[in-house]
Amino acid sequence: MKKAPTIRDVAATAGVSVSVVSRVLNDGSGPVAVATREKVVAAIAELGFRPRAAARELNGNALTIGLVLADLTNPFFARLADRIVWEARARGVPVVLMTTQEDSHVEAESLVTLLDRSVGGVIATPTGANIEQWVRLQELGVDLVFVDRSIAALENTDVVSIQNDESAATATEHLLALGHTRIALISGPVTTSTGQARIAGYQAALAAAGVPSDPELIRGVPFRGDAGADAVAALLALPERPTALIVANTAQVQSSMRRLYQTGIDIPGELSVVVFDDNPWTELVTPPLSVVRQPIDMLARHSVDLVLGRMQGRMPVGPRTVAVQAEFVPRSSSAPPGR
Amino acid sequence: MKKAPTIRDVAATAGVSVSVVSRVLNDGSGPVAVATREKVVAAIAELGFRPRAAARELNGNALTIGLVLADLTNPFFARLADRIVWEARARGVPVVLMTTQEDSHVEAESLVTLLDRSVGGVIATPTGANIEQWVRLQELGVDLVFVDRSIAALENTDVVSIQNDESAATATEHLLALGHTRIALISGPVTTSTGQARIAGYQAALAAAGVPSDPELIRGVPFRGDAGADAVAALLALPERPTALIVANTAQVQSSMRRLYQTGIDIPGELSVVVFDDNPWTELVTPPLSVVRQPIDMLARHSVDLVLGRMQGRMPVGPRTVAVQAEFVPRSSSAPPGR
DNA sequence: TTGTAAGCGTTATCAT
DNA sequence: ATGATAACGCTTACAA
Repeated sequence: MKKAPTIRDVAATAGVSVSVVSRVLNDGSGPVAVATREKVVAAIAELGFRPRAAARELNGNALTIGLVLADLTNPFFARLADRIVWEARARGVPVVLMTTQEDSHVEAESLVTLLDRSVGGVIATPTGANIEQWVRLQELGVDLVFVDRSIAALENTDVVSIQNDESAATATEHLLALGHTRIALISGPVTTSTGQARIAGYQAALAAAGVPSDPELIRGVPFRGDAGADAVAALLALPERPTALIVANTAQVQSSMRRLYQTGIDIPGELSVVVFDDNPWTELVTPPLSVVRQPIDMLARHSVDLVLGRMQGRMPVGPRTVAVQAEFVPRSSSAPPGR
Repeated sequence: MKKAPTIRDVAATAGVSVSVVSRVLNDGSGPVAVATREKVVAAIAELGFRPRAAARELNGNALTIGLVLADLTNPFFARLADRIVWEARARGVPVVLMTTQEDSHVEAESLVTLLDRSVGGVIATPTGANIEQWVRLQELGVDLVFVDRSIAALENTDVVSIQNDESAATATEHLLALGHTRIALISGPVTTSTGQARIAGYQAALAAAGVPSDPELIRGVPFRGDAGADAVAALLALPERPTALIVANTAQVQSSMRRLYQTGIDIPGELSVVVFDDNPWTELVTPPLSVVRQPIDMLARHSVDLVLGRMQGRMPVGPRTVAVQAEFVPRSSSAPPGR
């Protein structure tokens, strides 16, 4: 069990003081003669020295990102995590991952852990609760960026997401254009920002087309459990069945689709389907699903850029809101109604 | 930007010294009178004190787990990450996540970051390279557990995985029992532990049934890229086509299946298919796929137990190898040959 | 049983 | 331009 070289070892072999080494480490934190810098750099390379993050954090120099995601079981979040970790790594920043399972208590615990870890910034998909704790985190100097969702009460927080209303509108317009008028929508709970925005976009599209919006066709279901399947069942049991369905709750598309297949309903013959987010398998099922593809890599890039920008100081004050455009990908699961 | 209470604040409000507080914090590290302990506990609660991980790590008391996974885009790893993070959280341990994208250079970088972070233990799915760096990590006192895969050269490392040979054998026997004799196998590279073991199990099953093993039917393909699709194409182009296929490379089952569907081949009419790992969508496609289901929660639990056990001292010396049993789930994609 | 004080590796403040 | 030296928050001998 050897021990790693410290900044003092570097200073010694370079024949300088630790302060100088520290300065070359954090470029720009002080003046260093060119010749000296070279000696130090050489010493660092020779010893294979790496500054220890723990020691830095102790001085309030945390350069670690906390990532608080809902659920890695949802391919959308899994890919988001993949890209965020990737982007962070490209910038030499480690990521501490936490999962909430959409449970506010678990989320609360995670927030506490985040504080223990003295991370410098956090990227999160908030459950919607724990508002006080989020605020406390910010008060403690942790930079916070919400991704995918947001919390209305926390208006001073950066947000990165897709243009939820517009995306939902696009999907709706697509179905309207095909001739559908009874279009059902399964989305996240109305208490969530994504749920609200997607429902709003859907209704706006209907309104613009002069099609009345039937409340019965709108189902804001929770992210966890089999809520999607239940919603599907309920919609199909309606006296006046919808001829088209938009599943705008990524966590519920598998559940919804499974139920749809179980009922043996003909897609798109009896029911046209459009789902949110382009998981690899949406292409593998029969028929391949029309999807709203979220640019996950963009979400990741912007989130990381934002937190890091805040953490490293230079970023104009005031909250930033980044809304990237989603892409509608028509495939075979949507067609004109009535066969 | 307030500041969190320190151990000294606790000591003050409890009317004791910091060492006492430290002792109650790390239970068992020294004697504390019952009455005193209560006072301290009360003070901790009152101030909402939480020890800072960074300060602890500086003393070599790291209680953070590093998780090095291949690729969160692979549902198998995503779910593994989900469970590992979950198990760790249940024990109050944070997880630093890194991704290798199956690239040994990226992996090397991650190992370096892991050192910077002074994590106490690491759970990893190694690419197979960077042997020296893994050793160095261990020499530095970091406890290491490989999950899913292993590296033969690192025989002193704990390993948690499924019984790969047996699982492959089971899948093969299933197909043999259905009457297949030309059974193809797409697995990981023969340089990987999982690739080797699964091929071995497959061959053992064939041998036991007195069926000759045709090398042409065995395809050890890389985890990245479209290797699965290519392998499928090659197998179907064979003069004497296989009547059954086992895809034992979780990273390549999507790619393989997509190609299979594109060719319009009849499953299981013309080709029976069994794939490794039970992703949610394997049930959604037509026909639902027969799968080898890996007990991901078990893998996660054991990995976390192992690292933590090592980290916290009490664990018998000598490397541990945990091989949990996988479950074969027959569905409609496998049937007798020839229709 | 409890307290004192010396680290742990880095950054930051002052002097030089 | 460089160098001491005091933090940072906690653990841990070593004393009392």
